[in-house]
Amino acid sequence: MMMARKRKKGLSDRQKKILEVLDRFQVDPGYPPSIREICDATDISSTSVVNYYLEQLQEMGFIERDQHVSRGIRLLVPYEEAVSAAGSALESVSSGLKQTARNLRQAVDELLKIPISGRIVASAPVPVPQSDFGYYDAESMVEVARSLLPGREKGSTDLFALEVSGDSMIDAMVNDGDIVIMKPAKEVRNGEMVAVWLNDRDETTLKYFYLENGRVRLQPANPTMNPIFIEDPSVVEIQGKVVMVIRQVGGLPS
Amino acid sequence: MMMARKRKKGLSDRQKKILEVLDRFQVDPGYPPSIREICDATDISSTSVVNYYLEQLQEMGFIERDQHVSRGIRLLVPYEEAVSAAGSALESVSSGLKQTARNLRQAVDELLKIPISGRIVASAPVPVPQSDFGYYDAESMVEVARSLLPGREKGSTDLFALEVSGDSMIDAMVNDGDIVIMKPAKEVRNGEMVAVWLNDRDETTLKYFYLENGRVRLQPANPTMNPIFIEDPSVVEIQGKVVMVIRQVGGLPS
DNA sequence: CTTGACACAGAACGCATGTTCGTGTTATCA
DNA sequence: TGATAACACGAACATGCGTTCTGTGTCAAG
Repeated sequence: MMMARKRKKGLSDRQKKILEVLDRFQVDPGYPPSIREICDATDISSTSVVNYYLEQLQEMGFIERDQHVSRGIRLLVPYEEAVSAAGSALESVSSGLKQTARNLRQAVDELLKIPISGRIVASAPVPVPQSDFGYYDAESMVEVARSLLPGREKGSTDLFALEVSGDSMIDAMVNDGDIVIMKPAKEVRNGEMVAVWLNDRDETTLKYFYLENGRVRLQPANPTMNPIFIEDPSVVEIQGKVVMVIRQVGGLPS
Repeated sequence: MMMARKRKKGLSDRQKKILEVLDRFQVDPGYPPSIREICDATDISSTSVVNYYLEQLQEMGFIERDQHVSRGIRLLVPYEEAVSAAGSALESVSSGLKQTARNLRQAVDELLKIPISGRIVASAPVPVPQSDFGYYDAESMVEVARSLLPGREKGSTDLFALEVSGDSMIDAMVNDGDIVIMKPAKEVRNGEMVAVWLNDRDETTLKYFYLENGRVRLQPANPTMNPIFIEDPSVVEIQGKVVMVIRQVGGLPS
């Protein structure tokens, strides 16, 4: 959002200093600085001030940040170029040659081929694949841009895809025919969406998982629906966690 | 100390995999992986095993580590060189430079960058973009594999993305935060999903569209919900058709 | 058969690290 | 002059993360 008022155009001294630190850390030690290392290097005494400036630099297009990740900062523009571009009061860096270069550099790595290991239905456990995907051919792969994956999963090599069969996942806001991208998991954090097999009901369901005081709460994605509470966590067999849902809208509804 | 016994010369499969992960992380996300991210990317379930291998790789001279620092790993030798130095045949190198170039060109073509032109809410018409996307920068693009698009849209150049804001699209099986990929359209075929602005209700909705005997039926994606019938088609302003929905499942539900 | 090296694994711990909150100061604008 | 935004800061919290410990299984050598 455009600020109503700014002290001056271009980059402030502290912004420039932070960009210079980001630039310098690429060379030595060869990885981005932490927030506290930026503090130290810029004589800023508070991590929240560094965070404040990093958010500005991200909004201006000079850096990218990955949230809740240590050292999750990418310098998008070389320092000298950023400082000189800022001299012309840029609000964001144009796509230009830099973006093209980045596109070419990252193109191969950006496109993941994820095997489709089967279908997910309510009446059977999830077909979690074996670890070796070598035998999958192109027709049983789904291609996903790496950038669409949540930050934590961008480096994953064991994702698999399932095609949804039937209307039983409606409470998860997942439609017949949707593709669910999953990661094998036997345990998850509270708040993550999981596929669970409820062995007392012979049923698979997709829900947000919470373990609260020894009891499991399975929260539907549809905010108008009520959670399931399960007193005995052993009936809940976690089969994987959901990282992404893809709906190709083309055909007629069934 | 020289090991008394080694299974075989050169690098083990896991060492090679770890080096490959270190190499790949330099490109995306642009900073070294954490120990746990190396775990995830190599199917090693224990951080101590990763630590065990990293210590070996450091001792062998392939990497440097800074202690008690997150992501404190520097790759000293490019992956290909490390692996060939270790005396192992490398599948990716053996594929040939020509094939690599061919893959690179194909990958660029396979990965579409679609501009995010705004948010879709119930209370306002859809922000359909102008035809020239040149001014969009990387932060307002979503990357989608061309193969995921419905057949008819694979050649489209005018797709745009919207981010869903609020719970008002639940009947379309679309969640707050989802990304909807759309194509500009003023007319659609029966059975296609559209974004329509109902100017008698000041409301945007996503539904399957049918024009039947001069009357519009708007069918929710959720099969348990009833359609809307509109006798006067002129109140239905088609703003675009939905070709894809993407849900990134990561954070806690709102 | 025993032994020791290697490979692997889970768990726990403590520190590293990012985010958020509340508060204060200063510059700008109407 | 008062209101407001920008700038600045300390503290606290929660999570990310590296290291260490303990244990188990496999296998080659003696």
